[in-house]
Amino acid sequence: MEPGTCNLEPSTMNESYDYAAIEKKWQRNWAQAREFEVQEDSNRPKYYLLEMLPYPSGALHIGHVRNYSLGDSIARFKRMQGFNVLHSIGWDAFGLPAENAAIQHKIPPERWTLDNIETMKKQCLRMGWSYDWNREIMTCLPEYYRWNQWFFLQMFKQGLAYRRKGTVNWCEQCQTVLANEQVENGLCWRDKSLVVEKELEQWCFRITQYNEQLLQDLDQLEGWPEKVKSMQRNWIGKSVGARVTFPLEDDPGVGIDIFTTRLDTIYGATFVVLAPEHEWVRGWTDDPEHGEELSRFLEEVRQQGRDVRTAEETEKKGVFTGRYAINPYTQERIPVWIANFVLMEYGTGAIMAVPAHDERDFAFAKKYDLDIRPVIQSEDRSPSSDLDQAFVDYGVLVNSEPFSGLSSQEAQKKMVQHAQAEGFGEESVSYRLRDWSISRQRYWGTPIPMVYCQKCGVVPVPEEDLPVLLPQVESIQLGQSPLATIPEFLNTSCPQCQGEARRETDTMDTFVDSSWYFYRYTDNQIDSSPVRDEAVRYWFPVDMYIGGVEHAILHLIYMRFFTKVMRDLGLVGFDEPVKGLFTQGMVLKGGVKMSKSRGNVVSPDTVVEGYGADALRLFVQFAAPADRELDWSDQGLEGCSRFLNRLWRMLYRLREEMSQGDSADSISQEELSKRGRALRRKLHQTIGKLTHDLERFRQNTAIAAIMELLNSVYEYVDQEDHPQPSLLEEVLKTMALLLSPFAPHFAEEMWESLGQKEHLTFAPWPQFDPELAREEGIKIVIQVNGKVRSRFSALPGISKEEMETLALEDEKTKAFIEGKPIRKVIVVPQKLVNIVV
RNA sequence: GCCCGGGUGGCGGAAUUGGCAGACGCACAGGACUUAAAAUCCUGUGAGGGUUUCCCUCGUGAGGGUUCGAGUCCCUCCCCGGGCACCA
Repeated sequence: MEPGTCNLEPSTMNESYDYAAIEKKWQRNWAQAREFEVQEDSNRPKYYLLEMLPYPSGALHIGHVRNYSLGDSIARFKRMQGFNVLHSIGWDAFGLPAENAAIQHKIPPERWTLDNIETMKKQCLRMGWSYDWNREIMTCLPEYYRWNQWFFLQMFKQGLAYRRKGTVNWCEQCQTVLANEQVENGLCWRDKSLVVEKELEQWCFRITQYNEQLLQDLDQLEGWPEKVKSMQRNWIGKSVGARVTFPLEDDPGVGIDIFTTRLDTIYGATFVVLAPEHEWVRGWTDDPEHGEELSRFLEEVRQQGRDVRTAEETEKKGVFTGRYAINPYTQERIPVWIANFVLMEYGTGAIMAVPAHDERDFAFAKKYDLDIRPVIQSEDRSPSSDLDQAFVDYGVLVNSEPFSGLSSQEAQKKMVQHAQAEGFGEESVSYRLRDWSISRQRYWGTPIPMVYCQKCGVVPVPEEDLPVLLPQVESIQLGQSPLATIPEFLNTSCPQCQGEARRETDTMDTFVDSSWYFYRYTDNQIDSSPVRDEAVRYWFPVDMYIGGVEHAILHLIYMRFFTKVMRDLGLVGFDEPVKGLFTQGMVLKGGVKMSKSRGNVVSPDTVVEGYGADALRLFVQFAAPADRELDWSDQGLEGCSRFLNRLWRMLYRLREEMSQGDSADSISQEELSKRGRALRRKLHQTIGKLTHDLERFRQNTAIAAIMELLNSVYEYVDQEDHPQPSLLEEVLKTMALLLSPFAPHFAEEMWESLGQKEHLTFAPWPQFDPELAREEGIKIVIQVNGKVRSRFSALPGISKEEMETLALEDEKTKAFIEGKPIRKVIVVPQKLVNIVV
């Protein structure tokens, strides 16, 4: 049997549209014909369409349905346009909910996960999404996660994976560490519970080594929404400034390094502030005069906790350390303070305070009665501020010999040069981005392939011993690092000395899994390397990636980082993996997010049972622009279902006439009536609109255009005395093609009922003919003083002169220009005449 | 505070480059079919008004501007959503 031609049940048209039977039939046909399976084929242009892989939480929700339906319409459209389309799916299968389920229901996380995947896969099949299921991946399988471990080892070798002891974000609810990206306003991104600080030893990926590239390469991403790029720029948070050393007065050998973006204000620096965690502060607490107060303050700050401390409302507090530093520009002696608003992890953990030109410094100086000295005047030389607020803009320097009179910008350059020449400072760049902490004190994740040996220390597991298998468990206990309780896992021998050793018991952040899964879709079998070179070469870059904007600074930055690491490992030959990105809007119900706790969740299963997958697919794409929020509406869904039924009725009504029609040749323009030509025109306008709309993710207007076309068919059939069967056949066949990206089951059935043998999947997308789409008579609008007063019809190609003459002769128009002098006549060719009186 | 979006009928939303505002769908109303209802088909549906097959006035968050002409461009402001934020 030829592929693409097997029909299990030939179409026998019923009066009513039996979506359940039809959808089932075509899902089976597609599976048997293996239609969506693809191979690399250098003779055909490829298109890699990717959607963010789902977490197998138990069931698909409407958000998934929207995401994957939008993607599927593009995949099917591109296939029909002749592209070799890679469209796969997988499961982000590691993660905490599986462990929570294990704790609650006493089922092994693996079984819970695999069961969920099975359920959700069935749901995917029922939606009719065109995936190549051979390429499916599950990140919890050793075939997959061994490569996470392999990447870890490569990164360890390169110094990109390292162990760090430090303050971490700890989520009590999850009993694990979170990366900075995973903390939102002090709350855990997953369960919104409060994140606390904890001192722990953690494995980190040195993403900061790539901060400049991650920033620069955003400019390559022309197909990404500006919003996402600006979010990433914000997150990376580059600021260019200078590092300057302020020597200590009583210990000139040492100096306090500060970072500033406003070197031009340094003549106004009246004190220096250190972060409470600054390395020198500890040594100063035994100072007889200030030590006690210092210690008390350090304790206070420590108790405040990071997120209280970094909240803007928090009062700025500090204490004097008793020390003085020397401003290297003025040689002036200024006091050294510590304060809660200076953070150790940004810049150098120390600042110069310029109260006259910085709001925080100003407030602080007022509170503790410190000097405020203006050194910047606004450009227009208006008298500088009267000291009730800081002047933070750029301006002209004053009181800054020898730099006085320079603009802020000029001064910054000259002052850096000066510092460099004198050896007390240099240009410096700070980033907000922190390294990615990937250790998770959880069970259901990729084991980190490291071993601790008493003799040899921290030793990597040799590559040939991968994967380090995650041991099977029956259930999980809360409140401990689960792997540490499994002796068979924990105890091992040292790869170097064969002596007694124990394994690392933390697992990897699941964002590691999703950082490179889309490479594995191009070859999920290869077991000698994470990726196969030729496959990556053929399929990459991803042409279009569709997902939610909530991953803008999580997954979407990690994945870019991973690609750069892979490039430097020689695995891939490009900087950026994803050419086009589309972020779809959320699905709401009654204006709020769907959630179990609100009880406003719509189940895709229920909808599919009641209306069919095609109606659901249509609704989620029709009801709102793809990038905006979509408010669920039962009535809107009904409307889409009605449209399919209406189309079906027309097909049924015409089925007899159509089979009599001479389908060999399409009827010529000359043989058609005026109404017939109008219908064909509408058809071609629709083809043009759909082609255009699908390229630009305008599924909503594309579907509206098909609805309009159907309305035109109804109009034609009702009004024409002798409707042309061959024209109707032409229109309906084309309509099946146009509909197939959105409602593929319906379209296939329609196509078959019109006598077609081949499946629609690879049927060529209809050709747009601008000649046929052009209006026969064009309507010219007549305006008087910019207001529409009349219209007349004319033949295309009418000259400007003719238009003007006709407009001025128009009876209705005359009434408006009567007795008034004509000042000007504007003629827009083929469109409008505006008479100004 | 800074940076992105957005504000159009009763509702979701349309509107190449500045050129007929409100496509399409929902909801509503009327009609046809029916014993009746549902379903379906047809018609109407921004607001106000008039001499009511037709016509006028107003109308895209507010105010101003550019233009023959502005939902669209410019300025000022208001509101809603999102991101970043004691980041030096």
